[in-house]
Amino acid sequence: MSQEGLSPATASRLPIYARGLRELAQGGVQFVSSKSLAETTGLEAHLIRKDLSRLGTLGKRGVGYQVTELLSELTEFLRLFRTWRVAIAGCGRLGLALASYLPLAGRNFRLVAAFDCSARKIGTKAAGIEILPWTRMPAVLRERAVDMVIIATPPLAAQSVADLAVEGGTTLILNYAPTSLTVPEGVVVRNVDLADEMQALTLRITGRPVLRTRRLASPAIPWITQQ
Amino acid sequence: MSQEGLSPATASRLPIYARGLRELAQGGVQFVSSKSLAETTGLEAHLIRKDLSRLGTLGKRGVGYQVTELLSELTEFLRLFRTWRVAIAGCGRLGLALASYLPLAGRNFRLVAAFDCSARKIGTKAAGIEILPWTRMPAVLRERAVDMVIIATPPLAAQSVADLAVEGGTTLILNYAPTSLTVPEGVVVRNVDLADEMQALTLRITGRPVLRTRRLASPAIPWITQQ
DNA sequence: AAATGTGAAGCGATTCACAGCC
DNA sequence: GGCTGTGAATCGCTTCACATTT
Repeated sequence: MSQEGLSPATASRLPIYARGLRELAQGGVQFVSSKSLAETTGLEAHLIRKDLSRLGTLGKRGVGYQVTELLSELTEFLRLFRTWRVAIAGCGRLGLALASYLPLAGRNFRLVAAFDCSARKIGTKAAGIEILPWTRMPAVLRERAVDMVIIATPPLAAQSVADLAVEGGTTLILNYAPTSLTVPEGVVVRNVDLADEMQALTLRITGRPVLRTRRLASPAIPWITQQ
Repeated sequence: MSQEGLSPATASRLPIYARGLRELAQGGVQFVSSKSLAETTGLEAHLIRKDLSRLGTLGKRGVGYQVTELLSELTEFLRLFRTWRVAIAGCGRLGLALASYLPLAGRNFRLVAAFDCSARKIGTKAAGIEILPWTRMPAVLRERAVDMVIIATPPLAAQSVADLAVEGGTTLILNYAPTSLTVPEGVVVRNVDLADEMQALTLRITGRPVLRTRRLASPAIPWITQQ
C-alpha cells in the first residue's frame, strides 16, 4: 500500500470511510460492499471503489471488503495509531467546546496545552488542562512537543496568536477565527469559518427561486448550479 | 454577465473574497488589484479574476477593483441583505458556542430557536433565545419560519434530530455531529466534522516529502495536498 | 452471480497567455 | 506600464464500462 500520488480528494474522504467502517464494526458487520458503504457514508460506490483501490487491493471480488481489515488499513494510512499533541489558543466558548470534543473524536488527538489572554481564565482548566497565559505559548509549545495549534480566538487576536504558534515551532494550524492568516512557508494553515459553511449552504437554495424578483436596474444575477 | 450557472467552486470562494474586502474597506483601502486581494485571501490572482469576471465586469483594467463597489456586488449576490433564520439543535458546549458566534459572524444569520433534550437545559437561554424541548422542533420550526437547522448534538442523537428538522420543513442542515445523515431528496446537508478537519491537516505533513506549500492560507475547498 | 479493480471517457475547475482597456 | 477579462490549454477528479476474480 503506497502513499505515492494519493490525490487530495481521495485523502479527504478516507476519514469518512473510516468513520463509516467504525460504525459498521460496532454493529457487528463483517463484510461490506462498496454499495452498502456508499449508503452509510453518503458517497458514490464507484468513487469508494476507486479510492480504496488506490490504497491497494483491499477487497475480495464477488464478496466485498472485510470491515475490520479495511478499517485497520485506513487507520494505518491515516496515522491514527499515532497520538497528535494539540494545543488550543483561546478558551472562550468555542475553545472549550473544541477542548472537550477532542477526546471524543475517536481519533488520537490529545490536548496537551491551552492558552488564553484573559487573567480571569488563567489557572482554570479546559478539559483537565491548565490554561496558561498566551505569552508563554512559544516556550510551552516546544516543551510539550505540540504538533498542532487550534486557534479559537476573536479575529483580531488570531494573527498574533498564529505568530506565537509559529515562533513555538508549530507547523500545523487549524484556524477557527474568521480571518485569513499569514504564515511563513512550511506552515500549513486550514481555515474553518462557521459563517462560510452557512453561507455555502444558503447558496445551494438561493439561486433560482428568488432570482426574478430582483429589481431591473441591476443586471441579472447569475445563479448557482445545483450539483 | 452570464446567464448560466455559477459553479459551486466559484460560489464557495465568494464569501472569502467578501471577508477580505471587508477587512480592506475597514483599513480604508479604496482600490485593490487581483494580486493584492490574492495576498489577503490566500487564493490565486488568476482565479480571483476569473471568479469575479463571472459576476460581471466589476473591475477597471489597469486599475483594479473599487473595494466598496465590489463588496456591495458580492453582498448582493450572496444575499447578505437577507436575514437567514437559524435554529440550533443541541445546546451543549458546541451548540452554545455556535449560538453566540452567530451575531458576530458579520453575515445576516439570526438565531430564532434553540432545542435540547436535557430537562436541565429547557427554559434556560442560548444567546438570548429560550431553549425548548426537542419534541417541539417540527412545530416551532414552522412557526418561526426557520431556514436552516444546525445540529450540534452527540452523534447518536443526530439522525433523530435531522428527521425532526425535515418534519418541520427544513431544507438546509448544517451537521456538526460526527455521523452521516440520511435525508430525503431536496434537503441539503453539509457535514462539518471537527476531527475530519484535524485529520486533513495531519495528512498534509505525514506523507513523506513535505508538500510544497505555495499558499499562505488554505484553499477555499478544503484539500490536502497541492500539486 | 456478485462485486472488485481499472483503463478510458467525460467533465469541471484551474492555469495560461494574451487581447483589450486605463 | 499596469491590470482586468477571457478563450484555449491543461489538469485533476469522477463516472463509466467492463474485464476479472471469487
